[in-house]
Amino acid sequence: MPEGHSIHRLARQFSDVFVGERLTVSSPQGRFVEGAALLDGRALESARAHGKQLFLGFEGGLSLHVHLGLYGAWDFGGDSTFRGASSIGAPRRVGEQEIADGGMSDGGTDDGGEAAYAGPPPPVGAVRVRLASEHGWADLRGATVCAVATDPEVEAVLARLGPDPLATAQPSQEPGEEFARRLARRRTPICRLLMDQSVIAGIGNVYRAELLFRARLDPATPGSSLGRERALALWADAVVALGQGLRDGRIVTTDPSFWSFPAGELPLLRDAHYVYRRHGEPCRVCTRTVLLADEAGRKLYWCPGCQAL
DNA sequence: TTTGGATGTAAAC
DNA sequence: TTTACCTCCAAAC
Repeated sequence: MPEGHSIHRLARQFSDVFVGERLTVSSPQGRFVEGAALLDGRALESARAHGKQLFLGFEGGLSLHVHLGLYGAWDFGGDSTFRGASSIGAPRRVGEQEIADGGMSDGGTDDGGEAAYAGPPPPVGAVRVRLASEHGWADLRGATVCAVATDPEVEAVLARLGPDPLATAQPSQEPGEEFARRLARRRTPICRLLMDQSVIAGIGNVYRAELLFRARLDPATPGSSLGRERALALWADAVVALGQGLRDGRIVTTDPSFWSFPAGELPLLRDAHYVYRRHGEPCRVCTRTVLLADEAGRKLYWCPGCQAL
């Protein structure tokens, strides 16, 4: 699954390419026919993300609310003027980058620049929603939530979410302070609180493990025992880490000094993480064996040497 | 060809 | 705490 950085990339992509355009909305798969009909023919006015939730705001006060869940993804393409043909969402391989190419993608004809755009290609697989503008298209498949929402319904979703490290337009210090307050109230282990979207929105299993390692925090540490300083530091690191993911389209949490690859390039897959999916291997820092445990149904990775209480 | 995960969540027990 | 959702891909038969 796409963690918060992917959803913010999606919001940016929709803003860049589709906001201001009148869209045709359909459901080739057939599971969203009624919702698609409500939105079909309206202009897209906004695209915003909070945590892992995506809201596409159409004229007339209706939004398309999407949560990709574990395996949802959006694919984009269009004619030669379309920017940002790509695939953003559930990666098929660990560490996969979310950009295919920067320009033309197969839109029907392929005999050079003079060919007229024939519209989106026939849908491949189970396309829940297809959005199409004059020059491009976006396909959604596999989402856990795909619904038409009114403004009050959008507000209700936002109201149950904690602060988002990638949210812009928030007062600089306040979101971190809010995160610290939410941690302070709970004796639940920090490894569980980081995955709780009402405590902090946008963290998933990769960032959870990696942020805990970077903070050298024992995953079992109760939220209430972190204290304000460590909570604010954890928030600040989340802002940095997710910010890099937003920029790169890939989760890379290791310091470049750990990359066995020329400077200036993103690291090889195996160099991108400290502990995520590295159980049984030696810790990059202390050489102790990285451990794996089942934590509330999700896999938790940590180093017992670096992350001691 | 079948199986089993995967960067997730909510509903059912 | 477990199951169901729902899609694709890679690894195991």
